[in-house]
Amino acid sequence: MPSPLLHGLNPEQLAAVTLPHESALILAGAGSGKTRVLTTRIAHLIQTGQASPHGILAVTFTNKAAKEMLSRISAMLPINPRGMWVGTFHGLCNRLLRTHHREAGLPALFQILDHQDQLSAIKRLLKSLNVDDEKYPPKQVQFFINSNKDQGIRSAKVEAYDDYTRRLTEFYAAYDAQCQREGVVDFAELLLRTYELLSRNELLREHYRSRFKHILVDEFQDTNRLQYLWLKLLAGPDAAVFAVGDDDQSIYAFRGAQASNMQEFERDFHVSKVIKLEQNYRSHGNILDAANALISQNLHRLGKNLWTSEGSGEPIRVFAAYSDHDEAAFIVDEIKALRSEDVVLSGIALLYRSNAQSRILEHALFNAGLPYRVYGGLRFFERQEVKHALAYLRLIANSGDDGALLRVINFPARGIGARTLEQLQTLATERGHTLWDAAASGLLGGKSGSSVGAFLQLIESLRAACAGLPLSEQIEHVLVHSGLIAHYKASKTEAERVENLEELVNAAVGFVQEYEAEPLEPDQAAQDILSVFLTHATLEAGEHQAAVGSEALQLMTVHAAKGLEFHSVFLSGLEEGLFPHEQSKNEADGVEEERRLMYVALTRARRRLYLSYAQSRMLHGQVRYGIPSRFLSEIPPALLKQISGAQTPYQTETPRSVVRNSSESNSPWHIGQNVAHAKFGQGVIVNCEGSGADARVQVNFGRNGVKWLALEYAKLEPV
DNA sequence: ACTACGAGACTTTTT
DNA sequence: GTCTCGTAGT
Repeated sequence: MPSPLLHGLNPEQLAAVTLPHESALILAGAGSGKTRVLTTRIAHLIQTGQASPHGILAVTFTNKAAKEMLSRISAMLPINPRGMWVGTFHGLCNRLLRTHHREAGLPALFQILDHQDQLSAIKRLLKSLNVDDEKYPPKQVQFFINSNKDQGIRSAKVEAYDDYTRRLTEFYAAYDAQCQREGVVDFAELLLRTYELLSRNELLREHYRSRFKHILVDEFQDTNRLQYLWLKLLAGPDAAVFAVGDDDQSIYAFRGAQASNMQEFERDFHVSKVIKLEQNYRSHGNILDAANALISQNLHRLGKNLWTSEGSGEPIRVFAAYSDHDEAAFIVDEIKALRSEDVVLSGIALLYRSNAQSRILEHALFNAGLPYRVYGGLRFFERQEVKHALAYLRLIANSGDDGALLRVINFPARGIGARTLEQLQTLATERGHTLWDAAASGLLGGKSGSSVGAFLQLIESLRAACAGLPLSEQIEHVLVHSGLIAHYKASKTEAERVENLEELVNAAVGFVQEYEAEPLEPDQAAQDILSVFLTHATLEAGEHQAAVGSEALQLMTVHAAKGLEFHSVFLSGLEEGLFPHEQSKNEADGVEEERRLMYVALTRARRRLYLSYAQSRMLHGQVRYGIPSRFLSEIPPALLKQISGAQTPYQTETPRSVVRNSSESNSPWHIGQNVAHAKFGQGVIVNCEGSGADARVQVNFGRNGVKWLALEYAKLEPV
């Protein structure tokens, strides 16, 4: 009796969903219904009584994917999915470590370092060791530490055959000691700690092994060595691991992902058959043929060919531009044409290899008055003002957090200078104390001693005042009494930061609502809300990926586009050196990874695909002349349609004409004038002050708020 | 303690 | 071209 759950699945999907209790590898091509298979499998296991929600563990890489999975499952089944563990590797490890912090050797309120925090911790460490950071750049030390952790290698196990590596290994050991002293863990540490906890502690390991008989892994090709070991450890002998991935879409090798884990998985988990999902429900035939042809150039593939039951559709359009400006102008024109064919703007994506390429596109779109959204850049919880606020909160939660202390001990300025900090550092290092303890020891005499003392008192009083308050009021209190808000309010140029701090309070309100709406498992319930919020801020700093909704063009890197689809895709900058990127050519398998990236880009398009390149391009402040990307020649010419040549420059609306417009009349700026700004969009001038180089205008940007802008810098355009 | 200027970098990025 | 970082100068 087929269940309605299984309705509409193709034979391969059905086979995957209904596989018996054994480990399986699902090779899921782009657009082949991967998420559907994964979620239907879970629902099916529960519905048929093969598993209870309690026995299911589903692992993803992003919070977005985890949320998506949960919401799809709850849509399929009338059960509360909360017994299931669905989350990211990091989120799940965090949960385990919070529950078993004692066994893991961590304080209850351990804090998590993001990438930035980690780097500043390393800089601080190197400074305290008097290391020449010319010889040992902090970023390189960070890379060394992380790549070892990602392979599950502790400093004691690093094989160092030369002095340089030996030195790096010393830093690795010292860094771990510093983190331990301060009660903080970095991202890789979350995983490594959990791994070590479970391998060391048989009782816990058996507990979780007997609980999770069904482990499902999304984007398996993106797992690194440690994540693979982690899965192997957690999966007991009678667990079934359902691994879904696509080796052709492995584009994160540069951060440790090993698609070879798929082959290893086949062996280690005795996978009897690999199921391939090759029917594509997204793109027309020509696009898939192009993608197949391209990716077939890669050696070492598991092998897979996408097909569709739809027609071949339109040819892929190729445009050879004279210059980068031309390329942008061409794209703008085509977008206008698409719009007149009723293609919605949000269904059009402009993809590029590197972020720097967005600027010229933005400029052209802006001048053409086309709304667009750029993905990437700083996320909310990464902004400096937000980080400052969080640092106060972290100090309240854990006074041993030296990184947090250093961030705010003199921000806003309270007369604690470099001199004082140096003394404090020395004192702490001598005694093996945290900075807080060193400061509290009273051994710092004189004026610096008293100003440091005042800071400690401030934190103590914040901590006391916050005890028992609702989270958002705690944050408000801290913002006011730390002087942060006042500091930013006093500044003319940083009004936006005040808004972000206010937004932080709102975020807390929203967070608490969600948190309280969701009934908790006992292992989580006891936690302090502040600590949970701080963890949330680090583990979910917000995604870079597109959110549907706003009626605007979507601009992003190819990496950020993974997993998404669009009616029309423009892929620009297809030049040797840009795509494939110059630096990839020196790396082992670098070009193959670039080709997979190209494959990902092609398979984002449903109906129409544009590929373009420019003969000349401004790069690093110089004009460069490039040749077309090799990837273009790897697509069968029969699938391509060349649009115009590059002999004559494409007609462009040069920015100069716009500038001239505004300077022709004597005072183009007046109250009531409609203007547009690159970041804030369209607005209207509501106030003016000053003249010449000091002239400022106040502009109401509607949803983006009211801002004061210096005319000299803001590059406003009249509308 | 804050600002200003110059040097140098500069793929991709989630947690 | 543009951003970040570090140092020197006020």
